[in-house]
Amino acid sequence: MPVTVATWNVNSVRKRLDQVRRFARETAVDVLCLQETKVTNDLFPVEAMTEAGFPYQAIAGMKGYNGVAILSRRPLAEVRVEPWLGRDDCRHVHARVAAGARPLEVHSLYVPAGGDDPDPEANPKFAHKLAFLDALGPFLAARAAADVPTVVAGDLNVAPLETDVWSHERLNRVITHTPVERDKLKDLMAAEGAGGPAGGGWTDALRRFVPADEKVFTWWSYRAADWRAADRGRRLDHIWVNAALAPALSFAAVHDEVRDWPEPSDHAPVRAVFEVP
DNA sequence: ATGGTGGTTAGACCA
Repeated sequence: MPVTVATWNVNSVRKRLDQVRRFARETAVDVLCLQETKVTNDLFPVEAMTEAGFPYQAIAGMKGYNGVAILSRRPLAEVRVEPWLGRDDCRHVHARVAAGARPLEVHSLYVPAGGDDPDPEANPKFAHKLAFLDALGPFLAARAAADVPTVVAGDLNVAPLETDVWSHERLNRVITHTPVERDKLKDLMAAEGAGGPAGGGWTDALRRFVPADEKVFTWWSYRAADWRAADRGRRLDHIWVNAALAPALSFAAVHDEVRDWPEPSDHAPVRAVFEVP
């Protein structure tokens, strides 16, 4: 049975209702992980998303900033919000999705952007980002090795490979592509705990279908007259799959056509398909 | 070297 999971930083779910509806209609996605919903739970557009085909919703939002959600056509269970670093700032929700013989664990994650100055001594936002990535380490390593088939999806705000940015040279000191962040993200992917590699680490779903020497992006700044012509993008949004689920991964792609829709988010959705038993 | 745009929300803050 195919199960489709997508991740999308919508930059305000209320401003993107039409786009979410259209994406749901055109891709028949089963589980949609959102980031930057920018709305408190009591004001979340529950009805609109139900009508879009997602009656099951796990939401964790706050006023004005951040906010994550998991929208699903299938029932959700064991919904949890992770208050990383004690901040409770609505960056991580996860749930179990009913799918085939056994449930799929799905995470919607929004890593701090980190501000502009790549010196963590001078820039507390970047220090927070690095601490956040460190804090995720043991949590993600445990899930990499778990028997539960698991997907980690979200805006990780890091472009780890040289081909994940439009210019590796020019972005070397630009936050999202600095060496320290790239190293931390690669460490998270390797999922090496104290006892060695945990379950072989995470599979980068998109890179199973796009060769590592080929550029691929999921975000393009609003500050470009013609984003596609300039194509100064970065791959900030990721879908990671643990070893228990990796054999079921059958497809992944970036829906960059969505960036061309009217009043778009600056991020495009990433979608992955699994053939679950 | 600088500013360019967008969302939230009412003057900045964040991306």
